Amino acid sequence: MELPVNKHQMKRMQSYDAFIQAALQVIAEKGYMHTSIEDIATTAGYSKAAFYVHFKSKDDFLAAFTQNLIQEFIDRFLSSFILQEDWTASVRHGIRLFIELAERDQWCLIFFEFYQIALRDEEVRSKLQLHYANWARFLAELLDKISSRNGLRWQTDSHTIASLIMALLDGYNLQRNILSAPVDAQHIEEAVIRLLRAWVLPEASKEG
Amino acid sequence: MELPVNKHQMKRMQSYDAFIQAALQVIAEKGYMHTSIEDIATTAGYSKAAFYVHFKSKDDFLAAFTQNLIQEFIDRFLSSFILQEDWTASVRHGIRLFIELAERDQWCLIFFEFYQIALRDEEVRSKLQLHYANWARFLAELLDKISSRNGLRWQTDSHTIASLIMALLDGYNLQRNILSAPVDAQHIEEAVIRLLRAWVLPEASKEG
Amino acid sequence: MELPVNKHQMKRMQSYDAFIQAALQVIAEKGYMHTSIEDIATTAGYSKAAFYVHFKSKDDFLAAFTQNLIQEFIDRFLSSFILQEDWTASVRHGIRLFIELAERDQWCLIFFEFYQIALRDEEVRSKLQLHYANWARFLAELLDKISSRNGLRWQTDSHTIASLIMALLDGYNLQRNILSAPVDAQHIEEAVIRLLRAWVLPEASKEG
Amino acid sequence: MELPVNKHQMKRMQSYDAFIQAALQVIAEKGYMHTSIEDIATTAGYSKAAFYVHFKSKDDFLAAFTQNLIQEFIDRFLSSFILQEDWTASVRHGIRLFIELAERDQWCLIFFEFYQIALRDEEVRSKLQLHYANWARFLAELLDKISSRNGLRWQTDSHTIASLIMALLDGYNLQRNILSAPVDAQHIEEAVIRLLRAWVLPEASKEG
DNA sequence: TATGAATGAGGCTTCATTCAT
DNA sequence: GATGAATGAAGCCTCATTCAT
Repeated sequence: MELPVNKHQMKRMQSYDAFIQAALQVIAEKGYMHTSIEDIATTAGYSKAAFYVHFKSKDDFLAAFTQNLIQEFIDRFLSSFILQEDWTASVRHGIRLFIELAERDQWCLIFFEFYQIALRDEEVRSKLQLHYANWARFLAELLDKISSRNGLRWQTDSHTIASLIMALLDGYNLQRNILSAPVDAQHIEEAVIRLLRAWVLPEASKEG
Repeated sequence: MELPVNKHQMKRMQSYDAFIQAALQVIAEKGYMHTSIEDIATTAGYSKAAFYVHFKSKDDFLAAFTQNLIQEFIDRFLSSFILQEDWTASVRHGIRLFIELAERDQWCLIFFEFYQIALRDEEVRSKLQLHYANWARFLAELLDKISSRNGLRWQTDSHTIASLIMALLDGYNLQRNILSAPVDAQHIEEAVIRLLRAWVLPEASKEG
Repeated sequence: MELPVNKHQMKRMQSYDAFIQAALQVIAEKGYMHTSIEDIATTAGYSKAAFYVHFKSKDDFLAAFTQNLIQEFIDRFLSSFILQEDWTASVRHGIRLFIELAERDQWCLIFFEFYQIALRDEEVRSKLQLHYANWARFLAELLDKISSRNGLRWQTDSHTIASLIMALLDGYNLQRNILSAPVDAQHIEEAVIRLLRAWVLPEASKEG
Repeated sequence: MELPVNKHQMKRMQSYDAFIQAALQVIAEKGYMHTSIEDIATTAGYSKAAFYVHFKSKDDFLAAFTQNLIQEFIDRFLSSFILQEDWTASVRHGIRLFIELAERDQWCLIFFEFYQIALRDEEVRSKLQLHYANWARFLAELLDKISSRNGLRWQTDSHTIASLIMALLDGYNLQRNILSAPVDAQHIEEAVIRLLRAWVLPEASKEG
């Protein structure tokens, strides 16, 4: 991901990106399981053989693709998320953003499929686990920030709370996208806020 | 599922079951994506051709297998679940049972993979959706039972609450099994109970 | 083809015939190439295994079927054909009958397919060759009868003439059934009669 | 059918032709029905997978092969056929050429098998029908040429006569190749010429 | 860098046939 | 005589991958 310095490198980056973008599109449409290298190459506008100029094998590609996927998801989230004055507003804003991103371009489906792949693929697994850990840490830090700003104290450690909230969000995405249950997103926001309140030590509770 | 009355029927049932059980084992191990009919047949101790005596095609098998999977999961749950006097005990018992079942024999992994498959396979999708709806209904009825027994009133309709609890459980299973996050199951029980308390109308609250 | 003398033999004949008839129907519809034993058995109302009670193998069946086909074709022709006073009437009547039979129940198609099979199957070939020879002989005798009755003399030996007429008829059937050319049957009658006249020694010609 | 301009195109044409030629050989030997892609590929000296580089499926191949078969047959005929001064010589020459070509390399057998296939395969059928129509037209034009050159007039329209002659030739080929009847080719020539004479309007007859 | 040609391995499915009942 | 279960062999096709250009 260095900056290109000559024409060869420019070209290389162009086609590399074309493959990644094409894969994103095809995988969203047909699922990784049913996506062949031919599919990706054709969509990218290159030949199958060109694929192997960039990636040693399909597994190699998978790793690169996964990395890209994760990075882009985080980038998009962070570039849109703004901490609000009112902590409940922050929570609602964050949840909405998360769900919105997950749904755009079928990313959610792709992620769930990659969770699946992670089961059998060490490299994908470690990448996703890191990704997940990053989110958990980000959320835990957010909770700490909230608590210190609002003079709250969590009854349970913030990392555990973060994990549970992520579970709820993941489960919700699963329902929405795979099981197509029509529970409104607003209920999720409500539930998270109630959960957070329920974890606040009673005596310290003086909401911001 | 009639009882067999002659040797032919005996044999047929035996081999059918052998295929289903073999599939369960192989799919848990390698994932459906990487499971060939050869794998299943060999594991079952039969020839590939024998597979086609029972199933018209791999898709046909998938449908039968999914149905079986769902049915067995429910059967096992219901045959072990006992409503407790104390509603929190009921909730804890149910959650523990659910998680335990999901983990035994890698069922959880299989289910998540089938959610994935459901995305592209109409038949599997409809079966899983029905399965999900059944669980949601079961849970909602349980909540109603709890509320009437304990003189509680839910602030939100019980079906929505049921859906959110299931989201939490699904998300938790995802973490545990796919992302291998080590949050303890007990935190989930805690969270669910707190959530339920948070949804009880304050004035009616006189816990059983 | 003996008369049955006991129940076993009765049953045997019944199912045997059922297989032959079923085969006739299925083969006419899908072609021998695409007809499986399963197809025949199912259409006959028996199991695949029952097929092997009557026929040692598919090849064995093929021989029996071919024999039956030929026999029935001849039987039908001979039971309908009536020698006319006027020899041209005889010829026209015979040709019409032949074409009609060939078309009924797609027999023509079946015959052409069996010519094909004969290429690679010794047994079928010898049966069809015998069948063909019989027709040629029958026709030659007919020509002889005509010539003696009408005081004609064929310029070429009657067997050769018979062969050429059969070639014309076969070729015509090919066109009609496989190439679906719409030449009217009446032209064939015309052509045959003209051919015959052309072969009559001029001096002897005094038509009946 | 452009001339190849680079090595890739050279190679492609080479292998394509190898497949077609191999198919011609194998099909002549074993019949299309019993010819597998493996057979063709092995005979051509390539792998099965290479077959699919050129043909999307066996059906697709069938269409290409049929087209090639027809084209080559016509090309060979036209490149050898020379219109003679004497019309009977033309007829004899044409018939001999036709029979000779049909027999070389077992083409006749292949054609008859493809007539068979045409019954169940729309694409092959339409190609063969076109082929047949072309022959009929060619023959009819030839007849017209003959009549105008020799001041004859056909009693029946030339297209019908052409069809009947083709029927005779087809039927003759059938006999020769499939039923192995030993009638001499010369009888066919004789018969065709007599038929043609029989169709000439008496008054106009002043043979060339 | 990019490509067309080629392939080995493997997957799904069909089918003629056997055998115990 | 008739059947359901089971199979080995074979067929069609896909796909990740390599290689010469």
